[in-house]
Amino acid sequence: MSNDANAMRRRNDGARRTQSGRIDAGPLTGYLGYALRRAQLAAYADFISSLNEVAISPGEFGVLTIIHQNPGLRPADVCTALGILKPNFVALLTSLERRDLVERRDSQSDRRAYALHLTASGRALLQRARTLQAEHEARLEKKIGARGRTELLRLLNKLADAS
Amino acid sequence: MSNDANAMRRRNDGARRTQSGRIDAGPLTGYLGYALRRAQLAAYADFISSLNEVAISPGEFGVLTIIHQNPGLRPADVCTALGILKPNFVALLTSLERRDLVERRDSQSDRRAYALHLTASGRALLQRARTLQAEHEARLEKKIGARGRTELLRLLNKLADAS
DNA sequence: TATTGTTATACTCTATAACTATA
DNA sequence: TATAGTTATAGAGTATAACAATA
Repeated sequence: MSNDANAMRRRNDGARRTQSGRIDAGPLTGYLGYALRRAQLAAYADFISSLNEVAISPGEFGVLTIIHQNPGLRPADVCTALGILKPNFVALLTSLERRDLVERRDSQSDRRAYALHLTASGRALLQRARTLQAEHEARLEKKIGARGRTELLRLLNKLADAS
Repeated sequence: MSNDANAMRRRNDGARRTQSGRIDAGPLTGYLGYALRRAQLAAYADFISSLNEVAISPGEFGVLTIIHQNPGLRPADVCTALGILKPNFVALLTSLERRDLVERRDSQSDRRAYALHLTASGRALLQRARTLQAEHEARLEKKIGARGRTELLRLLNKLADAS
């Protein structure tokens, strides 16, 4: 009898589930980490397609924004602010400089360091990127409402900040 | 005069900002995408350290969970459910099988496919992993409250679902 | 001694093309 | 023809060690 039960269970090998199309995610959908990952992937995908015209990644957008907000910032400071490791920032910065969006000026106060500034075309591109970002943001807000967005931002920042 | 202004601006090259320690993130903190990424990284870091004892990554936890919930599932179904690409699932599954957590049985209904099942030790490990996950979840909930967690889950799932 | 920018390197994730054996 | 599992491969993203110049 136990043998029959095992045999039946063994025969239920998932082929039928494929046709039915429904797979039970179990408790997964109730976990914050899983929900955060899915929402973040969806948001990033929308961001990337939204900013396709300016060909700026989320990371590059962050770098341009923070340099625009703090002209003269050094690479090490950008890395600290955005959680980028210094070795990984070199290629990113070089790419932005090659595209004539960012400029490395010599620092007056520390001959080891650079002072980062947006170029004129860097500022122009950032302005356009911000417009596209606002459209992206509006698309997300449409899904959860203005109040939902405010509440979501509050909760996310609480999660991210401090231990 | 314009020259003097430019010279002064150029001298403000960021060295002072380093000592002050404060860097203006600008509008970044008000963007959903930025907040989502920071929260997700924080949550994943906590998850990984929480499940250090069982040495299970978030992705592996999802795979074990979904196989446990749908015994006999085929790899292709797991991939569809979790958004994993089939070629990337091969190594992940092989690793779980080498650790004797998952078993690939031959499918009765389709000789191309496998029927995936947790082994006894796979089930035992998943049980322990769930306990650790619950502790992790509680740690996150402590930051935003029980009601905050419920609301956050609701908003995140709304963001992730459908267009 | 410590820090800045850098190179080299490696490991994980993710993505695409193409093969084989079945369906 | 299409699909399941697989291989090979390539590209991002992220991580550490170590170096020269400078503080």
